[in-house]
Amino acid sequence: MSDDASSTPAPRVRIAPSPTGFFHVGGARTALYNWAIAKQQGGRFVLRIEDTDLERNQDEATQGIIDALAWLGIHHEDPVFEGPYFQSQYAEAHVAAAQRLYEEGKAYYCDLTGEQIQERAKANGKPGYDGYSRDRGLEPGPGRVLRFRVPDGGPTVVRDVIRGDVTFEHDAIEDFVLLRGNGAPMFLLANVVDDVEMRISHVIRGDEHLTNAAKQQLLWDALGHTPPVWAHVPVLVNEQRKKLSKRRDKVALEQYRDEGYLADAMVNYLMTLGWAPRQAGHDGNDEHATEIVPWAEMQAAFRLEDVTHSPAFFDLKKLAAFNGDYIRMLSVDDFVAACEPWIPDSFDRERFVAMAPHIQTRVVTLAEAPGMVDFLMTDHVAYDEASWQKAMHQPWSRGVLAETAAAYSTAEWDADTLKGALEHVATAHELKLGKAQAPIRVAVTGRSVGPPLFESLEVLGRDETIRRLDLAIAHIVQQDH
RNA sequence: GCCCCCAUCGUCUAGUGGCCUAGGACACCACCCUUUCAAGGUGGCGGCACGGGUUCGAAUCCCGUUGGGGGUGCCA
Repeated sequence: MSDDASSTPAPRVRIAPSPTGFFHVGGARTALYNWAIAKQQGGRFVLRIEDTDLERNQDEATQGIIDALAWLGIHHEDPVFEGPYFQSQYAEAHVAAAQRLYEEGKAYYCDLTGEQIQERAKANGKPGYDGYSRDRGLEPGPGRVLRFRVPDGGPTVVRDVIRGDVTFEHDAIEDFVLLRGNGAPMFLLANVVDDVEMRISHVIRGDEHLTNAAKQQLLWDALGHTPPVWAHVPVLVNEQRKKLSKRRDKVALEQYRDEGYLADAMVNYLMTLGWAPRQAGHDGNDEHATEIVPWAEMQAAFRLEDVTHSPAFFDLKKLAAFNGDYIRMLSVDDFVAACEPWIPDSFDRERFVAMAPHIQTRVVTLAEAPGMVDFLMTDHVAYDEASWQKAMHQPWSRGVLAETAAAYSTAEWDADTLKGALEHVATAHELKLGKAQAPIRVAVTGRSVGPPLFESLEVLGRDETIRRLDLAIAHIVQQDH
């Protein structure tokens, strides 16, 4: 880690979430991009909580952010991790910077109210603030905001690693507010001052900040510092192609975690949403090469230059597919361990473990796992009406049930034998196993679909299996009257 | 309205002037396997928004159109 002159200095990146009480999946993706850069280049990843709104549950919200990051593999204890810092604690520095800009004539006070600004805008036929107080020489005072004096003429060019050079004419940038009427610093100012203070070298964030970048770069310049490397990643959108919103869309990372999505799957999905590892060959035969990729590989291969330019649809179906893949990649032991939080206390552990390999290939999220084998954990079978109708109203249903029950009363109790016995019964009725197993399955599990039947029976045991078979027969008899 | 960004199968993407008869993945469909459902295997459907250039040659470069998106706060 020698920083000789020839090597580029290690990057200092940051994420700056506000303590809203949940972690946005879009924020998770940019966090991951930032983390990959910091890790691969021996840099630092700074967490700064932008808490200027002074929420009350701040500690809780901060812990939530740290937990969410940890879930993604961005660990607080990692030496690359720095923080959390709290923006609110730097208010003095923000105000001091504003003061300096004011004294240097780079900012000025304005006493116009929102309504007045609107009126003037209407009269001008131009929306936005018109710079009315630029040369009025107003002193600071209650209700007066401090505005940044955008330099006259010329453009500001934001050099963005992902987008290229983006040019903003100064005429199109209004004199934005630095300090509110009550003296409190605004986001644009606080954000820049903190970045300067924390020696941030790369600002990697959502595309919705691209316009802010021009204003912020102006601020970096005015404050006498070299602007950071900018990288604006495209936003995540919903099926309507609108930016993912808290109101309409499922955006809370915690929610996915609680529903049983694997962190590895989520990380993989998020990373490759808008980015793909460079393709090695040209034949494209390397299936999965740009899809399911282990973190270590992504971390090493990630390059901001390769991030896509267009918004990406956050596709739950594809996330689910990734999750299924990752679940199947788990060892059975790991799968069981991962299911732990969703397994009710009432469950028989051994039975769950015995069924685990069968559950593993059938489940998309961990949360679904218990429901798959709940019929093994109770002595009450809840019949699904549609399943019952279909399976039990065949002319042969009752006979198959009765003969199977009879055979099972003496059979060797293992899946293979159980299967053989039912096959025997099926043959006698000129039925395929697929047909004949239906009434047995419904009698025992209550449903027409589920994990492999004979393996389930093996776990359930002879007595309970026969009891359920007899119970079903009794039901049929009852319905016939 | 103004400013800015973007544009390859339905979706996520590969592709950086000839390896493209445009590759993969998800989804969908079919078949195989099969004790249901999955998983797995095989195959199929399906795309360079449009119009002009540049070039011997454009998905790739340029311009325009159209269409999406983001931003336009004393929010962050």
